[in-house]
Amino acid sequence: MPVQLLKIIKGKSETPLPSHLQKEDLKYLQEGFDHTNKYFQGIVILSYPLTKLKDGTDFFKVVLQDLDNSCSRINSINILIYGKMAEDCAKVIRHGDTCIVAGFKLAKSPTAREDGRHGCHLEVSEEAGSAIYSVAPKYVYTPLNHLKDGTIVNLYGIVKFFKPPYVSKGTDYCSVVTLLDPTNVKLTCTLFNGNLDSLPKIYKVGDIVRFHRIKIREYNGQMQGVTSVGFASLTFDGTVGAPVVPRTSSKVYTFMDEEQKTIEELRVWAASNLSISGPAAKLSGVQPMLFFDLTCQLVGKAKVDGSSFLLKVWDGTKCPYPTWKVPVEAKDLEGEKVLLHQLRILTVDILVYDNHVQLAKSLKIGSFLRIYSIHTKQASANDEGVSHIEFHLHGGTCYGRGIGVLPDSNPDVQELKAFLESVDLADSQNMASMSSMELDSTFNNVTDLESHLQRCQQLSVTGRKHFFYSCIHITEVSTLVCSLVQKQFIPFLPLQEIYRQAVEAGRNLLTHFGNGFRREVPDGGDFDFILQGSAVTAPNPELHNTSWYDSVMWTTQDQKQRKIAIHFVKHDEMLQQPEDTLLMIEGGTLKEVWKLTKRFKCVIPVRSTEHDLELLDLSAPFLLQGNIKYYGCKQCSTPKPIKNLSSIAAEQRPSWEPTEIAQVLGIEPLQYVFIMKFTLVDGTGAINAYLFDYEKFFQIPASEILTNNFLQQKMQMTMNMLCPPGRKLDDLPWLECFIKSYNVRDAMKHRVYYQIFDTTVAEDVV
DNA sequence: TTAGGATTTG
Repeated sequence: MPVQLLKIIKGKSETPLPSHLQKEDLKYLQEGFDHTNKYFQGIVILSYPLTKLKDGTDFFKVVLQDLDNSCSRINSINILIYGKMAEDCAKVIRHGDTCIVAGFKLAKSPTAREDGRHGCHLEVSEEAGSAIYSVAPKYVYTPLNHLKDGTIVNLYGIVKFFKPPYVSKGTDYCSVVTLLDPTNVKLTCTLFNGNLDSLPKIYKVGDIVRFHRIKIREYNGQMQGVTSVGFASLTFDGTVGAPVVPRTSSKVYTFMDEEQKTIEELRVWAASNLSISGPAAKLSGVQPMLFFDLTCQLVGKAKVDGSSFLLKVWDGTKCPYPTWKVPVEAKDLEGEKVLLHQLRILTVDILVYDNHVQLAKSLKIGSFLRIYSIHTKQASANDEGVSHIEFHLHGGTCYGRGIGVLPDSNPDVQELKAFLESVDLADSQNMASMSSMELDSTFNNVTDLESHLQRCQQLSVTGRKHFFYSCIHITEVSTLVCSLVQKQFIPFLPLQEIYRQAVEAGRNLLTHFGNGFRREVPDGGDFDFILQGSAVTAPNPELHNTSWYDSVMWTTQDQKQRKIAIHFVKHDEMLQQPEDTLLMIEGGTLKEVWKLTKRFKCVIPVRSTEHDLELLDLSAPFLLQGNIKYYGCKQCSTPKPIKNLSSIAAEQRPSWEPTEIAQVLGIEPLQYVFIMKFTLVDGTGAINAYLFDYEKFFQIPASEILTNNFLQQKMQMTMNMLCPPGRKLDDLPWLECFIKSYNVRDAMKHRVYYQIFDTTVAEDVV
């Protein structure tokens, strides 16, 4: 390999140079000497951009300084690199690196008189059989409490504040970043670069950065960091346990085990010593008169006037207030018209001003953005007495106000994408007709609940909101942890302080507690797969039209010629109204089954055997009613003949209750449960406590939340009420609850978990 | 050069 990156360990290169090479002193680099088997070593003090010569050959020039002759009048030499090697070197070689050049051709330097360097230069290329070893220096990182004016240093820091890159009034982009490290010293850095990509890719407070070659200056009596030649940065997610993958624009960087360890240590320190706000607000959680960061997708954009520009964005949730629509000419609106129309209920208009306009104009429709410090402004009521909420991104960069484009690989984007894909647009259209009163019903329910509860006399002395049930006594988290578990079994890393009662709503399980059986709710794909499998067997006509059901069968017109049979269960030898009817279907697709559930009371997917109809594999739902799929426990069910349904059909008024259907079919039904994780903190420690709720949580049925966008939003609002996002730990409401611990053992581990039980939540506003 | 953290007032 003509260019090698060597690591220095204790001052020596890790990979030894070929033994036939001998070091050549700068003064012996003269014409007429034999330089075969010689190498020259120097420090890179200057490098020029990679260029192309007239004939298309790549060309790269660096200047090396000979440290052994650093006091001499002439101590540096030009190195001219050609072809592929030029390209390779440009990627690897950085200011300050040690470079070893072998197999060079020596020639007179035409620029020696002007640049004051050595009278000769060295020419190298792959064709000439040259080799360059670039030895990355052993980086030393300076803690923030040891920074000195006028030095260029390498450092690590946790982002305490940042302004996403914005267009400065000069020629470059600018980004301001305030760092903190375990010495508890802050450093504000002002970074410039003409290339947006060369500035650190910081997406949120708490990210961790590594800066190389940052210049330290004193400004207003404080140390300040500024970009210097060769500045380079890596940025990492600051979350404990997240993969340690650097974000950087440079293709080559040093990153080894030692660095990985540093990042992990900083994450742990930050988790216990910094209060980092929770997840960014969603549109469903916005309030008038506040500033917030929004992660969203750009759906449309339009010019408004010289100093403002419109962005239409969505995050899949609905703003609970009427929002303003900025009037623009249809011809000025960029974006897919159909999508803009479909999403009109869920998109909001954000008007950006002044310095943000240029960046906003350049944004691509469909890209994922984080817009920092959006201002929600309540506009006064109009003639009809309806007030609305406006979204502004004012001019200036105070408080980090700005727009950042997030890459698709960003975990928040991945999460948002998955959520956006799950949004049922039909549902959102229906929501257009719902009033915000209905959306607020969660809160009304909480208020209603209060009258039914035994109220605790204890009032919060902090003046914060307080959620509680009737309390017996309060146990501090640290007492709980010490008394119930041995420390090494605490299933949780930084114990001192954690920011948020984390929520994992929507991660539902199906469960049957008889034998501890649990499984995750399958997605539609699993069901579809089973339906396709069962459709391979054609319906058996001998089983059609019995005393208790009427059958119809047809063949699809497509190439597959699929046979579909539907058996309508009769009551009193008569067919009932569709909304009271139970039917069984053979050979249907997922879509067809869903369609039937919209019109008929119950749908049971079945298949034919030689003698009887039977249920499909119990991985599929045994019954569909409305939006709800009912599943049976594979382990404990003993399916009975389908004709047992006729006993229900014979009842005076068949109710087709799922439990009754399950019973006659020998199915042990599985129950939907919420599993939610709350991180509870009381100043003495933190624990993760799980809440298992089998039916309803704040009037939200577990069985319906997966298919109902409205309920998902209601859940989000409830969670936002229990733990308002974006607040510091000290400002979060209190939650008092019963917690019990339980042990989970397997061959390798013994863990203790906590469960919230017997707790009713009420709100006390002090 | 630019900005140098510390909300606009449209």
